[in-house]
Amino acid sequence: MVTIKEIAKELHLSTTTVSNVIHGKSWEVSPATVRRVKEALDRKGYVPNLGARSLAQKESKIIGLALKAQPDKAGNLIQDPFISVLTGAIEREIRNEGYYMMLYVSDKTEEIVRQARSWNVDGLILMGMVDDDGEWMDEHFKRPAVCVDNYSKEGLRRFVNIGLADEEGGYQMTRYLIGLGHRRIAFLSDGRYLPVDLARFDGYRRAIAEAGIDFHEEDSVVYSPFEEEREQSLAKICGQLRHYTAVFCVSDLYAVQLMGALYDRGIRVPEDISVAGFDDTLLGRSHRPALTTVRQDVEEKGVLAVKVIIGLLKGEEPKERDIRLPIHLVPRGSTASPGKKL
Amino acid sequence: MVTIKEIAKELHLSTTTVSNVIHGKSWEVSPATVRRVKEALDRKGYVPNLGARSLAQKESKIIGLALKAQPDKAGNLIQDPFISVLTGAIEREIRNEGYYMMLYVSDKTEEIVRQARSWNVDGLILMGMVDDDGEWMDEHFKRPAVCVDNYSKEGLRRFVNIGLADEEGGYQMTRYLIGLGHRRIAFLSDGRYLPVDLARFDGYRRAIAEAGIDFHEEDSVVYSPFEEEREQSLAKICGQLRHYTAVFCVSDLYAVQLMGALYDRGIRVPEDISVAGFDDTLLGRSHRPALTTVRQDVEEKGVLAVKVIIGLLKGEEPKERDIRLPIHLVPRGSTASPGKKL
DNA sequence: ATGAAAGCGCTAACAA
DNA sequence: TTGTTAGCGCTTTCAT
Repeated sequence: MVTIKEIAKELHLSTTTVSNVIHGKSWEVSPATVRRVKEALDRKGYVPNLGARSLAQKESKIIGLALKAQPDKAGNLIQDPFISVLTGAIEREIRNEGYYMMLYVSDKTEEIVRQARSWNVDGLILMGMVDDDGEWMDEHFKRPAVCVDNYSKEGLRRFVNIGLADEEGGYQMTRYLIGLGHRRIAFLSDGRYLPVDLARFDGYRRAIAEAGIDFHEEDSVVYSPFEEEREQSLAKICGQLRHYTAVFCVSDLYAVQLMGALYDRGIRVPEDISVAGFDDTLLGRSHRPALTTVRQDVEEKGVLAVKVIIGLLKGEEPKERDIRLPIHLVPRGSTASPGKKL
Repeated sequence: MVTIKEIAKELHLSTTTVSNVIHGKSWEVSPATVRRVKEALDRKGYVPNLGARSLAQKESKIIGLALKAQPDKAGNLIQDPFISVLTGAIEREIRNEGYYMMLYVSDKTEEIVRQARSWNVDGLILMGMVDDDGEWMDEHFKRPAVCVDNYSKEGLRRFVNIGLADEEGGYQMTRYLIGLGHRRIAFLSDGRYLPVDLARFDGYRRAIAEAGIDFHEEDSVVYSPFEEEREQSLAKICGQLRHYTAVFCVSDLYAVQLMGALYDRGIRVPEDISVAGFDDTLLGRSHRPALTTVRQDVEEKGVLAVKVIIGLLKGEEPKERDIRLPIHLVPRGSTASPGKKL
């Protein structure tokens, strides 16, 4: 690999001059020299050594994307369509901004911070952070960071958050179902009580309360999405749902899996029961009947996350510290008035 | 950020000694010193500067994952479930091996090589490479690399390839459909003629030829998966398929989108037409009727890719240069005997 | 068992 | 306009 020094020697110039040309500080260098240097750079196929550069300056041009997995959810996090679309969008934007992206997936906050510091990353985009992580992050990572979908009240406060109007989404969907004539509406989630899910649940609670519908503990049905327990869990849920005319699932993924189970048992959607999801992923759009859901613009979330972190790197103060992207109700075929049941 | 030098100064030691402790060369250092150093490292929260290390040594501990996009397919590549599952698996394995992963997505080979060299990556995992990229890669990237799903005959030869028995998959699925009693079987693909798709097509051709079925150009139907043309394309295809009792789609994604279109037109699967896919993604498993497909173990592909590249980095010679993982036929509800049509 | 010193490739302050 | 030099944090060779 050819270095600046070699180029300089060949041209009988100093490394400074070569470096200046590389960095386009052409006013410091005579046009003739610029041309000569550029030619040599090109001919020799010079490629900067970014490790060295990041050592010499105090920035690395790396932005880390850290996906904090839940310890239980051991598997392949990125296969979640939400995560993968977000990752793709973030990667693209980071590249467009002239930065490099390093991807970490870990269930240990310390690990994440450690690697980020090791590579001297300029900034960090964080997903899946929860309360306890906040303080550790705050103390040990002193550079800009933005969170995605963070609800923690504690330490993470220092970081800008890019979130979603989750509560509002839960509320609107539930209102929509009520508008359709449903009174017995179940809420399906896994047992992990992630803040995002809780917010959606809150919206659901608000809507039914507003409609004068009583909430009973058993209206919240819990689903075990993990391979081993999935089938059994679905069987149980299909039973529980006999008392309901609609079910609002915390994610499209769960909604689609539920619809599969209902189909397999001859329970018709939406005739026997209406099913609604959240996120608007390909999964729900591809299913038939297509899934009624709450749409969020994941691409936009990614774009915004990068935009904010780049802003922070440039020293701009963010206008908002807790950004909430809007949601949109998307009615499709999986929901209908309960009347049809007869 | 605390450095080795600072630790050394505090302990009245040389940087050499501290470095030796960090690298576990305890035989060079007295037990007492080892203890003192470790304590200080810990107390100060020392984190190595990997940029500096990679400058001093000739390795970076970074493995690049480069996804070469097709110039047409501008969008978010990683949202393809195949890509995202693979990415996730690769990331996990790279991390487990004590390496770091840098992700590039680009439609320009030069870009990819440039960045890889800039960061001094120890090795590269390449996806989506095609013939023309081979030579450029070969000339300009002199380190170990492995390709995933590469079929090019030219330059990329130097690199180990992790592929799939695509032809065999196409063959087995088609045989299966023939076994069910189908004689009029269409093959659906997009117009891009990727090598992987062509191999699957070859398998299809082999199977029908073997069964004495004539192939006509129009049996190969082409689908435009891009947003703008999708609906129109599906409408046309649904018409074309009237003459067939089965359709074998080159991917689960396309199969599921097709099934949606068929459903919307009241054409029943599998009663009116059998539909088969390839890949076995969540999409096909979640659909109803569930999609009959050719399963490939994407996780395994990722694991293997990392295993091979790590082997190469250790100087091992790979036993095989063109590894082909096996496929498995997964019959599900979307296919049936054509008799049912009556 | 420990240390001094050079050098990896680059940038930047300062001189000329 | 160009060059000299020091230094970023770390590893490594060679002394001691």
